[in-house]
Amino acid sequence: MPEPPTPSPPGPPESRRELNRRATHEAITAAALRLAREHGAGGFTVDTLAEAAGISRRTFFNYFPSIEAAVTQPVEEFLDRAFARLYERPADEPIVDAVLAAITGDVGQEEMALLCEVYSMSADDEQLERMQLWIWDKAQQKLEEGLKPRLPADSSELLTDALAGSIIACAKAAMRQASGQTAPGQAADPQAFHDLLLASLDLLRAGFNTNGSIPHPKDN
Amino acid sequence: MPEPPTPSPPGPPESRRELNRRATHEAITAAALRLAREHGAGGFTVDTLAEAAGISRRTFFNYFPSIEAAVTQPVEEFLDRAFARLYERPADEPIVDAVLAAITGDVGQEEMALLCEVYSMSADDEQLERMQLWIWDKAQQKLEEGLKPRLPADSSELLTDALAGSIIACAKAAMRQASGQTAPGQAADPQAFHDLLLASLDLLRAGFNTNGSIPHPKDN
DNA sequence: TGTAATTTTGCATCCTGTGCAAGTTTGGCC
DNA sequence: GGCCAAACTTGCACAGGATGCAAAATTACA
Repeated sequence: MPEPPTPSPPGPPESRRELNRRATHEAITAAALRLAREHGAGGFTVDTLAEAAGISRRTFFNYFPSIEAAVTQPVEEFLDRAFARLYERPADEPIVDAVLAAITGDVGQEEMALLCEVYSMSADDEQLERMQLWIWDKAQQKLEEGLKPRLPADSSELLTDALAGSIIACAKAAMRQASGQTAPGQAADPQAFHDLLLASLDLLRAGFNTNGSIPHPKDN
Repeated sequence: MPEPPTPSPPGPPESRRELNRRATHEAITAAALRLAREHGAGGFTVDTLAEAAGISRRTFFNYFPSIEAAVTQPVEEFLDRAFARLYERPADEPIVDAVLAAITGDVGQEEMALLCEVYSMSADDEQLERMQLWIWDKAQQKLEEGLKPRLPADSSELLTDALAGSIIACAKAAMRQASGQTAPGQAADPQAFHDLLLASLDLLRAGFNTNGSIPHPKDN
């Protein structure tokens, strides 16, 4: 029943099972995205989605625990890839540079647009918003792990935690700005996201100041 | 039917309606907390909770949209108070100091213990975890508003966003450490939380470095 | 005391999410 | 090919979440 997915990336030859699995998986995410665009993330039921994807309601739940999980799937995948890439960066690279490179590594135009779109969808749907917060939080935990080998061995948990959280906060801020700027119709620009992320990480690295301390009202 | 709440703080004399409302509200949160302690946050149904609070299932949903919302109510209230207090701090106080004072302002021993307890409960319950992430995110939005008057007028949204997010990340890190340290039975200490928060905010203010830049693996 | 506003409650209804068992497809082996 | 086992899909059942609605109870106030 399921059509084989269009791009078959290199690697070990996939069995028919893996092929089918990937195909339904993509059918679901595609249908979920389409329906979310049409009716909002909370504007349709699992039955509708299952029918649109050509599977049974029960099968949907074999793949995803909720509609939101299906809609945010691209975000999760992106963040997984991004922070996995951290381990491929040279060990002596400064943390901020490594993170920047890892996150903005291989983001294409369409993926960037998709990420922004899903990000901004959460404005209209609380469930989706919470899901996305959760995904970013999971990413933060991955980042903490990835950061440990790059921090002095005697670093406190507090530092690791606060630093990872701050970096994630910068990434979210950059994503949010990119989403906001994308709304007016112009194509989402990976370069713009890269620049925003770089800018926010620079702010972080400087302790959010340009002249000695976090800006006071009177400081300039 | 509902008992009047124990402490009736000063202010305009409450009508019977307001009194009853407060009473059932507290009855619900108290029952929710008790049940969450006994069975975990996801370990009981709304029917059980409603019965324990002495109300009907339907009435519960007039007060809270979910069990998690009832359990995390103290956290939400705390963060609301905390960031509202930001507006009472002197306008020329450095941001970090103002935030520190606002958050650790009037936290009592019991409240601190409660916050830590709820925080650590989310380890066993995904719904509760997402709820709490959402509450902290709402707090971040409040913080952004409170930050604006304290930042140069020409500050970018990116800066406001990234700074607020980083501060929240520090607060969460401090809360997490406090929760972790509290587990071993010793009473939760507001002072310890204050110190943790101060430490993390100092790290943030210093751009997470002690000697010039975010620490490299070889830097010490 | 009577009337209007507010709250509680039960009921109906739709939807989510999961266990289970029967059916179907795929992989591997003779 | 034919056959068995593993994996996957599907329908069904069921507990529970969440909301609208209208009747009943409570409270406010003139």
